[in-house]
Amino acid sequence: MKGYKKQEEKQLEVLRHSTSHILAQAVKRIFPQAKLGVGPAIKDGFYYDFDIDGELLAKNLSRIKREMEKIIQEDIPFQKEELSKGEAKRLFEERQESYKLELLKDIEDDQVSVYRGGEFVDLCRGPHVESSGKVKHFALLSTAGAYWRGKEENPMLTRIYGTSFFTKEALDSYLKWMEEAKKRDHRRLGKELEIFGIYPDLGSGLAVYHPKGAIIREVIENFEKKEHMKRGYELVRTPHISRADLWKISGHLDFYKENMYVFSVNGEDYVLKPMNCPAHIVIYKSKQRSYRDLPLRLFELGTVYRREESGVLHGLLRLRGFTQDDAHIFCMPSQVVDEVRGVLQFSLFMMNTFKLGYKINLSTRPEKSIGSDILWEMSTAALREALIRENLDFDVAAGEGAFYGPKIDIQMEDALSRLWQGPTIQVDFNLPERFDLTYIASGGEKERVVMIHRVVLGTIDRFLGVLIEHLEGKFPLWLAPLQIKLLPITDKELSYAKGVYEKLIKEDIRAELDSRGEMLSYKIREAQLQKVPYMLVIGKKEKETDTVTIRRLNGENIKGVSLRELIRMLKEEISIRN
RNA sequence: GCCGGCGUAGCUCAAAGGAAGAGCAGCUGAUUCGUAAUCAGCAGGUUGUAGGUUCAAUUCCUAUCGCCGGCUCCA
Repeated sequence: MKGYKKQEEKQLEVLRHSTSHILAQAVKRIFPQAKLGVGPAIKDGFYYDFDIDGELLAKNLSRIKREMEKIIQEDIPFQKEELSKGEAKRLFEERQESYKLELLKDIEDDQVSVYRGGEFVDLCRGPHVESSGKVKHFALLSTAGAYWRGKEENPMLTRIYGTSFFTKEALDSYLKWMEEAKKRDHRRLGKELEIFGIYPDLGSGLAVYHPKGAIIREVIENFEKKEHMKRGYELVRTPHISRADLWKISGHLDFYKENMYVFSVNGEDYVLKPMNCPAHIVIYKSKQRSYRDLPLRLFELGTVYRREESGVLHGLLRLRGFTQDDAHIFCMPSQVVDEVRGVLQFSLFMMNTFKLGYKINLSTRPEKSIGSDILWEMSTAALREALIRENLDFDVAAGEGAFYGPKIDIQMEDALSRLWQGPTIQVDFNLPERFDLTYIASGGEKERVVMIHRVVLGTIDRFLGVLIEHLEGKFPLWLAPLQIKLLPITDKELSYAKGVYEKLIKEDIRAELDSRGEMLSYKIREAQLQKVPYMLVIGKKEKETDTVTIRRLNGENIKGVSLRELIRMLKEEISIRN
């Protein structure tokens, strides 16, 4: 079954790659001056990069699409040709495809392949579908600027994104899915549901939480604090600014400066913290530590600020100021495996609590890194062992570790199928060195402590953004900012409804009474749009029988519920966090 | 930061070189109506900001700020 699926994915990739060639052919027909970049198949489609005025391409997308349809009509076969590198070089020189020549330079084989389709030739490993006529159901989606080979110092090309499927149904359902994803956009829902806002007057990349959002955060943060304390973490608090000297020792002023807000007061330099570790280290260093104190787990909901490039900001998912659920575990080398296992269990507990999927990566030593081989090997082995002992599937991301140590990344998948950094666990032998962090071992000698950096939700802000998209704004009862809305049908039930409301409030249920003189259906519509998990319909019948009618978001009704039963139900649902 | 697009009322959007418009939200009043929009009235804008072209600019030009799509998937 798995093999079959892979096979189908491969075929789709071939189709999409072929579609990208047809796109390139169409663009060359219309704009012969355009130079070809690259045009691979990607996760949900394909793209092709062109060196041409971006405006020109963007304005002619429908014309390009029509030309593509023509090429498909012509049913031009894709013909593979094997050439020597020299021959290929001559071919692309003749065609003045300078980018292709650059690619050619980097190919080590002497033999390369090109695909020809009528007048169009492209350097390509293939494979392709037999002919352009096999491509039927495609769409051009957007244009974008993209640096040649993704590097800022290179010229910017214009990229056209598109997708292609074997059937019309598949294409339609993909386009529908894109629409659906747009509806879940946390920025849109955040505004509609009055959860958060990002306002130019305040600064870009800086979020404010409106009352509803502040409640959600409060619930998540309290939950997190309790879960940390259960697991032997100690809560700390550290200031937002600190002396620059601290960041000099940590190395951040050398390695991370362009992302930091640094300022000077009376000739003394200060840093707005981009991370919490140095401050936690100061706490560790405040007294002599014994092996008996270890592991020491310091936890803080630490708000940090990083100067991100303006173009990468994206709602709550990418901010300049955000709060991490950050902890640093100071331990002996022999404790690393167990500590990492503990963090893994904790992280997955969190993912399960919020019903999110995840993928685990073990990131190993990058090219640019510091520290001895032995330390790298030991810590990578420790992470690996922890993963294996926890019986977890993981991929190895070679060379993706931090410059000071290997890490485990757990990625959460959101509604748009984007993977976002969630929990991370990093072993660090650099900072203990730089700050000379030691403990007194059982034999009385000073030993170097090991530090583990870890976050379990990552950043609360981003996590909330992902959660909004994941849930489509329909928060489960325990998280819902407004848990229940009381809807009296007429004024005659108002005082009865008020009594119910007051009892709910007394039980710490987040309730609101809609006492306006509107029709029931209007009140229901509004509560639906606000995605309030429970509504109480209170009319003549309810008043007479001293009950309420519950209406759930999905339209389901439960009639004749006593107040006591209602409170029991709500409390039960809140406590199991369902 | 870079490429492209977009900035009109709180929100969603229309118009357009010659008096800026609608729906929803808001406010006032009426309605008391049992499961996703009751009716009427009122108010709401230096068209992001600053320059320029023009008899005339919200529309055209320049700059600036902000937002959106992308810039890792390397034949």
